[in-house]
Parts: sequence; structure tokens; C-alpha cells
Amino acid sequence: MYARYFRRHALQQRISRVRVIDERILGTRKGTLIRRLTGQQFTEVRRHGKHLFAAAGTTWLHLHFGMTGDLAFYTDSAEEPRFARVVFDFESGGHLAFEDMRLFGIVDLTHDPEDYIRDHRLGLDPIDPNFNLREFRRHLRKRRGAIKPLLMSQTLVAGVGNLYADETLFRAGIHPLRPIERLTPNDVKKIYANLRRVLDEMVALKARQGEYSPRSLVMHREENDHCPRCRGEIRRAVVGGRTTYYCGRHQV
DNA sequence: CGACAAGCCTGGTAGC
DNA sequence: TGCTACCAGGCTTGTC
Repeated sequence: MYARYFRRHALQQRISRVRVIDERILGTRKGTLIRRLTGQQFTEVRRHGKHLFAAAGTTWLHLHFGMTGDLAFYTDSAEEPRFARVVFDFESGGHLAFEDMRLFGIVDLTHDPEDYIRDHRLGLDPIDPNFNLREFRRHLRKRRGAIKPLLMSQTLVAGVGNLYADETLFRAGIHPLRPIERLTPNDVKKIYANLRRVLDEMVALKARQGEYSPRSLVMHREENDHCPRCRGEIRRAVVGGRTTYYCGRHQV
């Protein structure tokens, strides 16, 4: 719920200063970022998967949260996060920090979010009503190879990473290496339904800072653990270069 | 102290 | 042959 947080704390605030603490997080030149944002105010916020866009003056600030990216708003400078990479100081005295321990995120500018999404071939946002079973099927038709990397590819839906891809297949009872061409129409339907469910559930969970269900795979990402659904053994494999966990019994 | 985990982009290559 | 999709590798750093 980065967008909501950004809206609540930064909308209509005038930026008195932009501080770049670690240039490695930038996707644009430091001088450009500072020049184009200083003195402006954020007037509109949009979200697309793990990307956030905020209009300011004639440009848009673009944030990508990667794995450890987060926002922190504070008024007391002593509360500046340890891994703050870019901080926006507001005239009101507040500060909004983009923090990112692992630097997998990005901070840059774009002239239009729509263009950015198109240029980077990002798939639909999972809550976009245009993302439906039909669209999912249409996308699968031109793909080959294992199902898991497809779920993670940003050209399908923006924002599905390793954990959520595993969780989706776990619930759908599909093996992560199952070739796309060997999925029955019913398998596809199950994957789609579970992908929706997982994303909705995880977003809701984050919003209220809840905990993962003990019945979810997320809580059993360890080899030789037992499946919370069927007691089968949890297996580990590398799929698409990513560590993958699945139940050796009910995921076929 | 080295291996590992994460999201996702890049660049080289296999396939239609 | 030319495009597209696939896949390995790389970035970073706290934790085991």
C-alpha cells in the first residue's frame, strides 16, 4: 500500500530539497532529479504492480520497490531510516525517505507513466479489471517452457515475484516445471484463480500488517519440511534461476 | 567467512 | 532470416 502511504504523507506538499544519499539507487542523473523536483509539489499518485508514479511539475517521479524498498515519512530527522537512499524534504518540515537496503529498487523520472509501462513491457496491474481469465489464456498461448518463470515474467502481470509465484502453484497443485503446453484448460483456470487469490490476500495482509497463514507455502520454505495441506515433503529446485519450493506430493 | 536469498533487468542464444 | 521468447548471470547485503 505504498501508494496510499505516499498520498497520505506527500501529496500537495512542496519539496524544499531533494537529498540523494546513495546515487546507486538512481536511474537518472542526480542533478536532473534534483533540478526537476525541487520547488515542485506532488499532485497525483499512481501505482502499477511494484511501481509508483507521482506527478510533480512537468515530470513524474518513478519509484520501483524491488525487494526491500519502502517509504518512510517522519518529521524528526533522528528517525531517518538507516538505508534511506533518497529523501524529500518538504516545506512543512516533514521528510519522505525512499529506503532500500539491497538497492534492487530504483528512483528516477519519467515523462509519462503510460509510456514507462509500455516501454518496459510491463503487464497489467493485477487489480486491473482487464486482467481476467481470457487475457491470461491469451497470454499463455504464445508461451513455451515451464509455467513458473512465466508467472514471474513482468510481461504477464506486473509485480509477481518468486514467493507469490510459488504460492500460486502450490495452491493450484501444479508443479513449477510443468510445461505450459501441457496445462489443461482446467489447470489454467486454477492457476489464474489462485494467482488472483494470492495477490489479493497478500496485498490485504500487507495493508493490515497481518501474518501469513500457517497453511501457506511461504511459511514452509524449507527442504524436508512438510506440506501444510497434504503432509507431503517440501522439495527445493532451481527454476528460472530462482530457488523454488513446492510440495513433492500434491503439485504435479 | 562463504553461500545464499530476494526482484528484475541485461545480453547472448535457441526456436518458430 | 528476423523476430521473439528463453535462460543464465549479475547487482547488494544481512543472515546463517
